[in-house]
Amino acid sequence: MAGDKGPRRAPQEAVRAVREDIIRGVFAPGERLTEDALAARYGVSRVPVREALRVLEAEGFVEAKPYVGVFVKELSEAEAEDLLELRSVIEPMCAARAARNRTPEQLGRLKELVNLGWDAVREGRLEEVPRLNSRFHEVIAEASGSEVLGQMIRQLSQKIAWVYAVGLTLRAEDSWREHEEILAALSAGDADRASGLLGQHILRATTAYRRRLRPES
Amino acid sequence: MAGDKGPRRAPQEAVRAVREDIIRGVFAPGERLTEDALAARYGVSRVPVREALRVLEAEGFVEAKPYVGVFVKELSEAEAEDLLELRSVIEPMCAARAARNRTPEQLGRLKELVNLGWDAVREGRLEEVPRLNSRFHEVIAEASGSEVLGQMIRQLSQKIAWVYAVGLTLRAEDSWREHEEILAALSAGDADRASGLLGQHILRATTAYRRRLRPES
DNA sequence: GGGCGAGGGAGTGTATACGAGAATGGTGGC
DNA sequence: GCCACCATTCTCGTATACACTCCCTCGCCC
Repeated sequence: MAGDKGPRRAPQEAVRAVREDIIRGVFAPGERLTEDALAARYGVSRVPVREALRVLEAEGFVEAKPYVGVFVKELSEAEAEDLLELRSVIEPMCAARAARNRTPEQLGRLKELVNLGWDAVREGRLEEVPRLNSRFHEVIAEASGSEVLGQMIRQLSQKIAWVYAVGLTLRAEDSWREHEEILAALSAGDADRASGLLGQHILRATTAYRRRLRPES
Repeated sequence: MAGDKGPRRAPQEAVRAVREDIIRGVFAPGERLTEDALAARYGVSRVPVREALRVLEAEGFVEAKPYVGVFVKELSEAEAEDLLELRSVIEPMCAARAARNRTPEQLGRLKELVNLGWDAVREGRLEEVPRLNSRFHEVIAEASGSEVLGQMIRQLSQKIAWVYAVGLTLRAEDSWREHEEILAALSAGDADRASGLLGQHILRATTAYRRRLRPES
């Protein structure tokens, strides 16, 4: 339910590690990932690596060509738009439920993330922002109490973090101010307000993203 | 890019096979799936089976407990509702794009699916309906031209087929009549109409599903 | 000199083998 | 008769080894 605290297997770790590295840009889009290299990098055999790569393929981060290898996917601008639009309809739905179902522990984690986010922005550690951003939205998804919604948002959120990380992170200050307001609404249990704020939040993020891509418009 | 016609590996085949079997009810919710049994069933080693199970876990069809095994997930009524609600917002978005981007080849496949669906309904082969239903919506997702949307809808659609298949399939006649109308709108390239029809379609499906669960309401 | 085909190297795909952990049954004690 | 503890057994988790495919290069022929 919350964080799987159980004994994690190597593949699960590998999935997290490789995904993080893809999002952080360690592995560039289009780059080929060889199983041997990854196995050596994480100190395990090829078998767990293969399983991890299959999961990442299912999640849409890499593409596997039979007998050739796996390649980091290249996100087109259109796909980035789709991700943002998709999130813009799913997240408000999610926020409304989170306002009703969130636990105090989850509120605590959100508060911590908001603090971490502010610190990162203030101190100029912009490379950490996409990850924190992603986690903020993931916790909201978790707080909705719906496993299905949570899984969807989780994947979306990670990919969006990737999209943003490919470029630079701007709009960071405004974004975390908005996160703070959302947290307040969730804390108060105000479903309508939480849903509305999240809708605006996503809309602004989308607009900012578009402006970055096409500054002339 | 439509159907991967290339040389499929065993894991990919296994994913399809196991998922189909889960949806068809061959493997009941909560049932334990042992790797050996699946390996024997499909005539391969445990390695491809493991990879397939990891993918299915990522897709949310099974749950894996370390050193214990994988179990078919049990869909709660709330999760079924979430799936339907999720689809109700995503599909219309998808249909609007499909009306603009669909190719003649895709229209042909949709037409074929509508025919197959009608036949199945008329001849009482209701066990085939969820699968055809699922594929109809998957082709629409593909026709939208967005890989991201396609992947999302694909997963959603398969899970919804599962939800429906757990009980019986009713509303089949109306459903396929509506599919026919949607096809007409797509064929005409009318985005608004396609989007609206698909919204109604999902709404009715949701209502029917709820009525089946709580006949008294 | 250019095009074509065979051979070698690299890397994936799969099977087999062995070690680790958990569920289960039996046995002893209370 | 019931409960706790231990050994057995079943299954998963991982490593190692081998077969198959693809790609690139070198040599041959036109």
